[in-house]
Amino acid sequence: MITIASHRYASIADDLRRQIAMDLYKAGDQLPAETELMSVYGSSRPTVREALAVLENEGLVVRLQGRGSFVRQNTQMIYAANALAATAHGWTTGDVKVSVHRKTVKADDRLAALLRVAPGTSLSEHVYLPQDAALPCGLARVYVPHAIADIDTLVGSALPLGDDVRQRLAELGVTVTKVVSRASARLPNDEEARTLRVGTGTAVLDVERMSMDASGRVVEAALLVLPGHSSWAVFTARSAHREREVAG
Amino acid sequence: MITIASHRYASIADDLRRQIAMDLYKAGDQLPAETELMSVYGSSRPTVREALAVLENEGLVVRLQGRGSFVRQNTQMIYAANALAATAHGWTTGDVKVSVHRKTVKADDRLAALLRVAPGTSLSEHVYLPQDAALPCGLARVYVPHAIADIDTLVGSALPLGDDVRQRLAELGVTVTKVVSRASARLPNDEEARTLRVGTGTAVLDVERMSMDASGRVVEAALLVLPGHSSWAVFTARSAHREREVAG
DNA sequence: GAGTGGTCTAGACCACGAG
DNA sequence: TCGTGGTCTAGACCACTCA
Repeated sequence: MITIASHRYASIADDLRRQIAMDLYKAGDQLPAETELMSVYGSSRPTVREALAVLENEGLVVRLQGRGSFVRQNTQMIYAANALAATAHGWTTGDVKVSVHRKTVKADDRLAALLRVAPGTSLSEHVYLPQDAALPCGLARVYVPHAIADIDTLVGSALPLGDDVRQRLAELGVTVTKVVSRASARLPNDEEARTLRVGTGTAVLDVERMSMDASGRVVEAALLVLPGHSSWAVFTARSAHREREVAG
Repeated sequence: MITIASHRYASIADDLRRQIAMDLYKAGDQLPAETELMSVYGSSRPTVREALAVLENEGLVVRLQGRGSFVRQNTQMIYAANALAATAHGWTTGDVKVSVHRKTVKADDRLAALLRVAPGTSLSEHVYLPQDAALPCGLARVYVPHAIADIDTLVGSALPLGDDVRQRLAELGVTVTKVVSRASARLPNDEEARTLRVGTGTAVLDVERMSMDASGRVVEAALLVLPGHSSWAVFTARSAHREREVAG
């Protein structure tokens, strides 16, 4: 993790990182204000801010407008798997609080492609937001066409990334037999950055998920946004000996 | 995609994005220099640079030191799947040129955990680098313990993300039956940014892969780094009806 | 050498949160 | 009201690329 700091901001980041690692600043502690760091390191504010941005991207620091910069409470990884039992991997679902908002929306182009329906089709949308200010957290939007089922709100059993919707589907007799997930990396938009409490320059993991039943219909789709510094999306594949189909 | 530009840099980015979308600047064209954009938009250089950074993160623009900013040639998505036949998904492997470098390394802590071997264990490392300056590209490092097999270099049949190593393993009688992949999002280090030809503020997809045989041994592991704006990692899961194990 | 992007300085004003 | 981080300005010097 030790790198040669060829830039001013990198050496400041290295020094702050070292101090955090040595517990000079503990989890939850407030770091000195940017103006103070300017005088401490003899650098200008953009340089100090760039150093803090590095630490924020690593998940070591949270910056809150009007309040200050703080050492991050919890650097634990969270998991989202594409298995049907997504949350079984490493989450303790009991103590993760999310809020669920349900409404009916019309499919835009992206959702239409994902769900393989015509644009404008009626969908039920469940939005899962981190409720507790404590980390870790993720943002989930889960869609089910009205033609498949009419999912009611499930506040009591809400799971952090919306897996209760698929549980409810199973109870309604809709069986998911195949799940295709796509993961990519990008920067969050302003709304996502606010919701996830990360900076706009922090990488997030963007996951699109499609759940299909035996007939090939897409019965559920989800858009997940997870903070990159505290999230791994875990996938498991078991093989049917298909290696040779890409040979020479 | 149209957003209300509440910030100066965002409105500049919106305007440039619109011009690119209207083909006023075509793929490969050089954008005006930052100093010229300053006078065009009446903004300072940091603001103009922030606008260009937004477009770079979207994969619309490439910035090259000493040369200029250019409209990106190819915005096509590339795919990396955790299926054994990873490249069968969407790549035309024939026209993607990579260079392969092979050497023997000792397992560091990260590799030791990934391969489930003791730190210091001898591994063969294959590094796959984008050879052609054309996009898209990815960075792959593939590891096989010497105790599993002695993989030779396979320049002729090199696949962009190192899947030829697993093909070679199969030919040597080592059969992969299970693949576990972890994907996360982060910013690249300086070396990765250079290799992938992306800015240091551009999100990259970080994939760790473990391949196991029937006995549970990890026979291969890979570290992949893909530019977020042009990469989706695709995963498929077929279900065995395990939904209820996470029910409240 | 000319032109480009990469980094840095030294300020300014604004938006937000808390007392 | 005050301190905080968020944004922006107007410069400066350096590293790199190419003619």
